[in-house]
Amino acid sequence: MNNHSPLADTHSSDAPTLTPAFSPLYQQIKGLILQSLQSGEWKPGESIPSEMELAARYRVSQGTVRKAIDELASDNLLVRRQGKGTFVATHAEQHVQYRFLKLVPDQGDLNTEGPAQREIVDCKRLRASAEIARALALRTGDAVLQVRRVLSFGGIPTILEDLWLPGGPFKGLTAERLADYHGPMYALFETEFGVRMVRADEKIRAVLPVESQSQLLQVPRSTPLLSVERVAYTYNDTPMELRRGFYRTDSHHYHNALS
Amino acid sequence: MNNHSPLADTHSSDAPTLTPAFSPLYQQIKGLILQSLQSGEWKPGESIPSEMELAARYRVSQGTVRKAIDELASDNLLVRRQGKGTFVATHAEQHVQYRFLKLVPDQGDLNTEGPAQREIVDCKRLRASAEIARALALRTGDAVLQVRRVLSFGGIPTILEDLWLPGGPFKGLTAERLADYHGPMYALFETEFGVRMVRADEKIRAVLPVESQSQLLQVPRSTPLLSVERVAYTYNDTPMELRRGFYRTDSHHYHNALS
DNA sequence: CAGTGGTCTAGACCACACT
DNA sequence: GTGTGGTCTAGACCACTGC
Repeated sequence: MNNHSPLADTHSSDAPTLTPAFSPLYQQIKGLILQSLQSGEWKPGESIPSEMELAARYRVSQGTVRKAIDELASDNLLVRRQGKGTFVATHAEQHVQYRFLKLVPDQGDLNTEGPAQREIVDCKRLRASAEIARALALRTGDAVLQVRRVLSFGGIPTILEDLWLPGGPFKGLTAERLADYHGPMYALFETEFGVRMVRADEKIRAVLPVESQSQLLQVPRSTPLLSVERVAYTYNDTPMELRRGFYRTDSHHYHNALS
Repeated sequence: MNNHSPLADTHSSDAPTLTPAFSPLYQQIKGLILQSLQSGEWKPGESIPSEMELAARYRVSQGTVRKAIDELASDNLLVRRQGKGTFVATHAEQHVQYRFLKLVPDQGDLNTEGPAQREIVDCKRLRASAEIARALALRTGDAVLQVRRVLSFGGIPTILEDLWLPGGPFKGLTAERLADYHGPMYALFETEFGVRMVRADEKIRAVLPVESQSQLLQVPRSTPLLSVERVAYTYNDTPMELRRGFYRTDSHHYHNALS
């Protein structure tokens, strides 16, 4: 901690740690901005105050605020637009729809292919199994919402997904609302439930479908599928969704850029 | 282009473009540093000149050099070490060995699992098919090197890989040198052939193995495998490797972090 | 035109590593 | 101590947007 920092000290004076937990000012500013994002002071799609305003508010220079915003923008939490301002990132109205969906057609791209057709197969409330509870940081038996849906491209069923959502934050979510909503599911989560998905982890395997899966995807039991298990997190690394996807990869593939 | 720029103008004066191709100073500096990396002026693992030296060399301020280096570091081309200097990134001796390998054990991590056992199954020179040539930006019939190898974890063959490398840059690569080398293959490419892989694209599918693949991986033909097709690029987006991997996912999974 | 983010500079000081 | 990268500041100016 710098002695000229205008912010509270991060370690008590009578118990100095060996690693003094030095944290640069801009990191602390980043934390404060994050708090405002979590608390909903600035909502997805809205603009946050200008750099000068934030600098005055936190009593630091514009450059320090800038570096904090830079990091939040590279984390995809904020979006800068020159001449207009800095905006809270959103899954809706964003040119990159389906930011977390990495399945792309072998030829062409998502634009040439057109939008997916969605069908909600099932949507019900139930009690979390030990496995689901662990993934969502709940307790076994807590209320969860389970959704099963099929995405089709050009009339061909391509993705079968099972989702589990914590019952509390998603109270009131029904099959109707899911079916009626046009746009990414994560956009609905933002606008209707105030839950913004920030990052996710995926575990990918190759599997053979069970009977119900082969029927819904209209493929033989012998057709290998990509199994994509995703845990999506909101602010503060809180898991808010477990999703098990089964992707047909006969005319699509999962694309990943390594760097 | 800024009028105070000490560098050459980027567009001719008699053919002004509608979008004047304004490029900030630090981007131009980034390009100059990139040139030095490509030309081999600074080799993988070595340190580059200090920020102050580079600022003097390019006649800009330290802050401008800093921003250029920041971007190159976030692209994984450079590594900053406080108090020591800035170093050219390398696939060798880097704590993240196998930076491009996303297959991880279901339990534990790469450290608990220990190193992989490698076996070179085949290594021969041949002429590029149209498909291979296209992927490597060569012409059909150009000389390429084809390698097949198996990676095992804990004695269990888990990865079968076919690689194609352009014959020119990799002249002199033999099965012996591959087998004798301990460490990541991309590290050998750096030290022996001056080829540094910078980024890669992967296309992932679920497939069933053909007979030869099922034998090498010791699984039945009915075991679905992850098919991972990778094109790896060196500086300047030049493709330098096509790799087709087949991963067993019964006790491992492909991990991907989305953000 | 005013307001926003984006770039560039110059200087001061801090944290870390080596000698 | 010296040299490195890392942080912070203050001010000037540029580029983009919308009134």
